[in-house]
Amino acid sequence: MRRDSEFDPQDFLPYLLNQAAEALSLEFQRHYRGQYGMLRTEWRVLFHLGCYGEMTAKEICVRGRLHKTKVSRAVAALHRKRFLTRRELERDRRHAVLQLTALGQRVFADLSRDAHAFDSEVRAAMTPDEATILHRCLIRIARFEAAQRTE
Amino acid sequence: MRRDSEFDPQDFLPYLLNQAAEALSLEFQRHYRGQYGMLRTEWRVLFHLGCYGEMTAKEICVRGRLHKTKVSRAVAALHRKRFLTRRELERDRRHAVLQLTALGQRVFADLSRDAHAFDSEVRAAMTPDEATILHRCLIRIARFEAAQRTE
DNA sequence: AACTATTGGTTGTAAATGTAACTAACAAGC
DNA sequence: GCTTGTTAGTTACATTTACAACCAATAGTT
Repeated sequence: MRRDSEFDPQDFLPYLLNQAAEALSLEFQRHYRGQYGMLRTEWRVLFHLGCYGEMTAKEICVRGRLHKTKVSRAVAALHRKRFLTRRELERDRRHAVLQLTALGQRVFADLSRDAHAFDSEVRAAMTPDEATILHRCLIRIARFEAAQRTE
Repeated sequence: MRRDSEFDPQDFLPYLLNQAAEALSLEFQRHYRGQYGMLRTEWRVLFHLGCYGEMTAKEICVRGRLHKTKVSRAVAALHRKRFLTRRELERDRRHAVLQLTALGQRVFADLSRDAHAFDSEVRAAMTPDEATILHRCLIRIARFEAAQRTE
């Protein structure tokens, strides 16, 4: 597996994880980028709003572990594309609730279908048990020492 | 687990994988960035040269699935830092064999130790069986449809 | 030898990202 | 009411990356 004093990049988890993540992200971005000219963070914000319904930018930051500037720019882009609307809360005008428009929902439905298919395709490369364990490990790793970055 | 028509971002593999990868990369970059002012690609190039010995930039591209411009700039940076030397082949002067200097090797040894410790720390969050399966799945995913990007 | 194609590698420029500083709205203490 | 602190979100600027064009060396073809 691994020598004692030195080791192979393939055995170094951050490295391997990165390659796997890159491979999938690059492959899937063809869908949202090619068809709708969206960037990764835009797709993620849309994904969140589509899955969970309306929420504020802050909530997206926390749920998605994304920095607020990234979310801010993605929201602005999605707004320009008429994929979402922002509605200020009267009781606290700092917050703006974001909500997909009908157009945004159609785009989400479309990409969601692609995502589902893509996910199944990847999962087909492993047994159900493997998929379960992979999922569990990734959740654990994602939670690992990641508190300070979400702002 | 997952609803039928829509699903949770947490269940979408590219997404989850990305979060896990980000968490680890951000955590580990403190080592090479903080101590040696290196960028991610620089660290990777150093890692490759340290693990496998001397090789050309092209070989690093293929092994590490990195684009040649990224490697080119990382190599230039490492050269400025006196971490490696470039030696042209006489028989084909397009190639330049890259090799760590004594300084580069010390840096590699240091970071390699950190990497090892970090890796163990992450692995401690799972059983040996889980780690094996995780590794297997990630290798498989990394290979997934990733041929066209390595140039 | 001359002509084209390919390959290893670099550079220029535009797009994307991270970091910090900023604004505006609210909350708490006095 | 005024000062101080906190929070949601934006903007400005510097750093990093992606993409395409490019150069120089070699290989292949005629």
